[in-house]
Amino acid sequence: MARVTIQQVAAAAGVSPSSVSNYLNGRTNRMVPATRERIASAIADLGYRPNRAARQLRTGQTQTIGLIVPSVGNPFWGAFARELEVAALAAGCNVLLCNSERDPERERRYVEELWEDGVRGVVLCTSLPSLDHLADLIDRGLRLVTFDRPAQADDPASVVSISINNHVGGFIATSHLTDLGHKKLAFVSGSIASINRTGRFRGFCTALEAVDLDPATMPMWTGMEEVPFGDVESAQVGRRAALDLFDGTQEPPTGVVAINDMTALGFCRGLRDRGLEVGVDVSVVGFDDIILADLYDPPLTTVRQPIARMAGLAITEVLKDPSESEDGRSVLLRPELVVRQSTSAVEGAAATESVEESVEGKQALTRAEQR
Amino acid sequence: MARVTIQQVAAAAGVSPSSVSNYLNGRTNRMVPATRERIASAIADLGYRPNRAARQLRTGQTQTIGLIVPSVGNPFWGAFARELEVAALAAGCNVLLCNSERDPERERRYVEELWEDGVRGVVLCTSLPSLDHLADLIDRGLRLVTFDRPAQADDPASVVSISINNHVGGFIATSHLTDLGHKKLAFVSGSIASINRTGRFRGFCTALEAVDLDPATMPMWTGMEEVPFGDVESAQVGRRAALDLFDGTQEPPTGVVAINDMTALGFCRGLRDRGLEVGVDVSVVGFDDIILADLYDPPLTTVRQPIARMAGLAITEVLKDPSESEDGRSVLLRPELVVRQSTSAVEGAAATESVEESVEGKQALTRAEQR
DNA sequence: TTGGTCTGGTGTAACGATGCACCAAGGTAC
DNA sequence: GTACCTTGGTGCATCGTTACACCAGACCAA
Repeated sequence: MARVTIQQVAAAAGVSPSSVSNYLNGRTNRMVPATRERIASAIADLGYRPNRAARQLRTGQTQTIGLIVPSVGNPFWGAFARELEVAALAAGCNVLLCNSERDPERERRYVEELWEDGVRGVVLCTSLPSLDHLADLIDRGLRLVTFDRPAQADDPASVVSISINNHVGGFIATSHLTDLGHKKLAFVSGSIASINRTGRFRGFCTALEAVDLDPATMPMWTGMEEVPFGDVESAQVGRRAALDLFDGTQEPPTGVVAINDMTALGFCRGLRDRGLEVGVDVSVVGFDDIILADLYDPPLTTVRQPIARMAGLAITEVLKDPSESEDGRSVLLRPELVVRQSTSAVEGAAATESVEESVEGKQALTRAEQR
Repeated sequence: MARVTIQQVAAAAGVSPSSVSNYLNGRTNRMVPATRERIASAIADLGYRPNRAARQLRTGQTQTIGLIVPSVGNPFWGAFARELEVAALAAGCNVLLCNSERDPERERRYVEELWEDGVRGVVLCTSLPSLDHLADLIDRGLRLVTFDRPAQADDPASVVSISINNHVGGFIATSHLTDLGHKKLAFVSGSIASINRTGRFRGFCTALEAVDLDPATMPMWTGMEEVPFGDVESAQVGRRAALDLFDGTQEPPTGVVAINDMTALGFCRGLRDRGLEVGVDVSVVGFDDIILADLYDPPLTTVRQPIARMAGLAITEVLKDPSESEDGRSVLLRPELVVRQSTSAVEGAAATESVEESVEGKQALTRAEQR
């Protein structure tokens, strides 16, 4: 109960509180080794732990990092939150968790509150095209790292973004299907009013064009605009898409690229409702590689995001002194295709050269990488 | 940037900082309405927000609640974390997220750190049979609510536990299978050195005995002791169990109760590896009702935990003044069976009376409820 | 000797909110 | 008129840490 204060440590070590403070904050260069020793052992003996509140009151800084995700209920965000906590812990920080539910208003409120609480920085997982609603806070010095949202042209200069290259991701997912001989492909997502969705969709188109297919002729599904966001709902989006695309009124796709694994799994569920077999009747590629992708029946082919690495990057960037950080730094990682059993060659198709290996494909991919 | 302080508000309202403080802390009874008004509008005009650090330094209290889960990477804990955050938000609190990875040492370190940071209380999701490693902190006044861990006889008096009745849960899961005519049942879990596991297993046994089956004659699986904990691994546990139970060396079960949904899904994956069909060749019941249970192919029959309600309870308990809270309060909620398609009647079995409806079953269930 | 520089420290005023102890003014009882 | 409440509100020390400004003493060069 009785807290040990810096004064008690100072008394025990026979120095002034200032010296203990200097020691604690690494200003140890102007200090004779013997003094350093005495302070160190006094701290150990008394079991002293600095009082965070006092420290924060003085410095205006915490060791807390704010994390805003759409919803930790979504396994992808849950996994990311865990990785971020691991990385933060290694850097001596804590993570304050906030679920935005993809509501820009909540997002704004949370960021504001975190800022007022003096967090070191905020890792914001959002897919809103604009950061205007946060512009004033960023101006006032908020350290913001966005995740899963590539930098946009008009983003404030100090914002760092960490993301996979969605264009490339969409491309390799789609090329995998065209390699397997699929010619009728659909891209399934709820709304494409988000950054990563547009990127992935562009990759989808690029891949089709690389094998002379016209995106415009592909089966389209643009339903459920009434539920533009929401994560738990993304599975419902997939399911609904499957039911609609296979309702017999149009020529259905043989291959599908889903915006994320939850949507892909929902889509698989919808296929099953229609009596179709995933990986046999229809090939499905997901996105994210959540833990359940591998567990599913059949295991889901998907595009993996290297979340552990991305979480580590997010932490180092968020803790970086603004002065030593190049402005507008945008990290774009290359995603990786994980082939499992939800995709297979279209019946009777000759094995084709991998698009990714072909000349046109390589050119298209290179162009995608550069965006 | 420039923070508005209580002094500025006081100046604007023409009162002393003390009065503003009194206003802020509800000591409004000794204050003439006009004064109250002036303070209120000064706060609004200046956009004043109290400084948390200063307040905490003075009072030693935060509005932060610590949440320790095994791992938010597990969809069940992710979903719970989200619900808890919703409930905390409604109570004006924030949630600090910690992943214990089921390591008692980390658990201890986190609780200690949270306590030192002055959190209002800690919601600890653990399944350790003992809280000894936290005893001294609890003695010193830590407000602790455990989740998913029914109260134990020798728990410190001030600890509140919120959990489902695992015995009942195990019972209804198992009875569902015996109702369907299954007579060879297995209980699958990694290690049973955790509280909820023993409870669920007891329910499994009670249900078997209620229909005159002997738990001792059931196919057993007790492998992977080397991985006693870990959440991502629980799927691996299930998968391994399926591979082992169906390796041809013993008479395999026709129905399985898994310790949780992740294990159940892993088990389904293992069945598939063995060429068996879930819900046809083998019936599987999970536990938790994570979002993926409904998405799986086939959708998983499972025992639902009412996490939203439990999260709400956890928050009210954790914020309750220790003086007005009965000691040792233990909330035991009744779980609910959700029947989907991973379970079906055993071939050729006559429809039997539901055990739960039978006299013996009712008696057994009543006994289970009372523990 | 004087002045200057370096080394190894220390004194002290904040940071912003809190809440106890106190007080002035007005009312009331006898 | 005095003693005593009550009402409405204020003064001020305090929480624990920080970091700037300062200082004493040693050392050295001219």
